[in-house]
Amino acid sequence: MVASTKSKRSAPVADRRVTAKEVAELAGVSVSAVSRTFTAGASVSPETRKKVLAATQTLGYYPNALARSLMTGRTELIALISNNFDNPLFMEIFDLFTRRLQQRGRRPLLANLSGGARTDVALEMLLKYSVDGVIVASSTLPLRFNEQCAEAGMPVVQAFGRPSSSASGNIVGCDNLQGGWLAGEMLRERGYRNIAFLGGPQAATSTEDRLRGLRDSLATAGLAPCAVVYGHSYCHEAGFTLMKQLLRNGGIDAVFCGDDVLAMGAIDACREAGVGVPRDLGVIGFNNMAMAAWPAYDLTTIHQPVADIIVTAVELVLGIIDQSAQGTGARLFECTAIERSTLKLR
Amino acid sequence: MVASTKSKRSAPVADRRVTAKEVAELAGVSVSAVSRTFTAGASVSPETRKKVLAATQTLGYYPNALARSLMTGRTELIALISNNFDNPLFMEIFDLFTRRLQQRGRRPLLANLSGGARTDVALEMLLKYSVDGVIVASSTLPLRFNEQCAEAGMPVVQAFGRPSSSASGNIVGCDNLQGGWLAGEMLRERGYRNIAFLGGPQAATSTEDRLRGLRDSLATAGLAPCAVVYGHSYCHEAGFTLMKQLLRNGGIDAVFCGDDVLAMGAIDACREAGVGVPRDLGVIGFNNMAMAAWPAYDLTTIHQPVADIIVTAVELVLGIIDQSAQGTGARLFECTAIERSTLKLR
DNA sequence: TCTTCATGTGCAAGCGCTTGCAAGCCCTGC
DNA sequence: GCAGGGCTTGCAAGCGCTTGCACATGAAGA
Repeated sequence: MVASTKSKRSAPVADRRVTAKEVAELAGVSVSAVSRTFTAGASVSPETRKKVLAATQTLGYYPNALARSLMTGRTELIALISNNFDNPLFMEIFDLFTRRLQQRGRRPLLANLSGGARTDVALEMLLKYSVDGVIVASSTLPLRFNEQCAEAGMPVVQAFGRPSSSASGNIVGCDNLQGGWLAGEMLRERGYRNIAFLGGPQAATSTEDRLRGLRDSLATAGLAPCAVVYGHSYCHEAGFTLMKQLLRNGGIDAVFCGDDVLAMGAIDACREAGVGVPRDLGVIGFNNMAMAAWPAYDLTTIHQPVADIIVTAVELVLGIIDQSAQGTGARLFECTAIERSTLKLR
Repeated sequence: MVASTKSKRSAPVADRRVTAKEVAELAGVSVSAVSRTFTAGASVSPETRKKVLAATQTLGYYPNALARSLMTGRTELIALISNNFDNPLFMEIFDLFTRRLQQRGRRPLLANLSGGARTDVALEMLLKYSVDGVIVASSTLPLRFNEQCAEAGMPVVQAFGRPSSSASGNIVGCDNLQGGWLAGEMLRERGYRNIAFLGGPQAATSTEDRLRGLRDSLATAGLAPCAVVYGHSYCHEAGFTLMKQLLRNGGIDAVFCGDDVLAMGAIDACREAGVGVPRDLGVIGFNNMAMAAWPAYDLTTIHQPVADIIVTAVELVLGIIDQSAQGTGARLFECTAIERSTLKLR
């Protein structure tokens, strides 16, 4: 039995947590020694360490991360900011992000900026909690947010962003221009001539670049998109509605959708209208999310290397935090074509 | 210009953050006064508050949440634990959870327990960071985890769990028994007699209860499921594979899937096998996730009130934290039937 | 034997905030 | 005019940890 050191005030945190002081007493050393056993690279003799570890075991001690952070200025907290909680792709992103962070001994703090949540409130919370770094996973969030983080001294990297858009920005993403171009090439090769672009939000840099890539590709054959429409977000309903509109207007033989979910909406609209895919209309998506492979759609699409992007973004922000990596730079991954069954063969 | 108080050591945290002391000096009051202006219910005169707020403005001050937590024993951090990052339903769950938390001035800390991540590591991180409460969103996580949280003095509520399973547990979920029963009733009413159950992991209480509900319903007509199969997880691939197996064995006229994603996999397997839904086979799902309404599936399903569950879980854990709510109790929501097109009409 | 030096350890001063306590102030009631 | 009481306010003592510094120790070199 250990004599319990009663605090004057009533226990604030649940069930009176064990402190370094108590461990030190039991181990017969100073609190410094306890602290040093738990800080990598600190100078402790093997015997001391052993005694401390033993006391830690019997008492069930674990260091208080808050108190430590107060001294070190490091919280090991990395914020993930997004406003795209309705796209299934984000399931994959969250999974990869949280796992990688755990693997590197960091903790993910979430901020949901969808549906008109105020960015300044989110920013303040990041500041208050002294997160070590920020990852913004979105191509539709105002750049101002990134800048504000940077101004406040928080390392920030944007995943799924566009390189040139922010002067001070660290960007990791895929080459949307190349991806759009790839889609254009596939469509041209297969003999499609009247190609429509069905994009996400017009303001999203991803949408913009994918369209530009498509344009560049078509231009080499003296072509241009015969219709360009934008959705309010990357969602099924937008794809569905926009496709119906395109079908009403007529005159197209293929559509490049700026996102797989949009493409699925588009395919559903075709089915409803009795338009065969790819018999009457070719459809190609973007992202290659898990659902794209489901037989109900079996969608031909452009693969965006999400895993590479997330891992790189995490490593980059961690690198900036311990100064081993320089800030400011872009890292773009190539997109690849995934052939399935929504485009006719050559 | 404000005279900058240089610290002896080099700035630990990014860019020398403004402290309460500096604000106090500028405002001509004590640090206590500035602290009190930022703590609800503390005694400060309007004039003092005004002076402090003004100084706060010009200096760009925001309180350090870490330091505050160290004193108060509260972090305003709520952990969300899950191991189902591959089910689109969790998109909705994350969205609802993070928004509700933000709305209530709390911060979401994530722990991903999928793919064999160790629960004890996760537990220790929750402890280290002194989270105020924990929400476990899963019906496939070992109960031991909940117990350990509780033992460590962390309020924990399980969302999507089963009431009786843990003696000490706070559970919020849907009535899976009633949901399963409802599915059974619908199937019986429509004249289905040879009904298979296609579930998720056998160990998941949700799967177990939905099956039991089905059994109870069928039993009232002297029936029983003619086949019961389980998937390794709630994923499309499992539904697809299991359905193919069921079709091979033959002899069924309807299948109740323990999850919409499973149902979609099942439908895709039917399509591939040339089995018409609902012409040759009735399919009913569970959850009513957004995708279930997409025309490609247009899935008849049992609606689980996810929003109610999440909001209630959050409120419950917050209630327990400030002692206004009693621990130990279950709150179950009713499921409702959503009629679409994968079951024949009566 | 006496320095010299590397290594380990404890002391004590914080990190930036909260809060019990006591003192100060002003207002009211008699 | 004065006691009593309510509001504010500052002081100072922490919260649980890290870390610079000084000192003790023992090994090694002269």
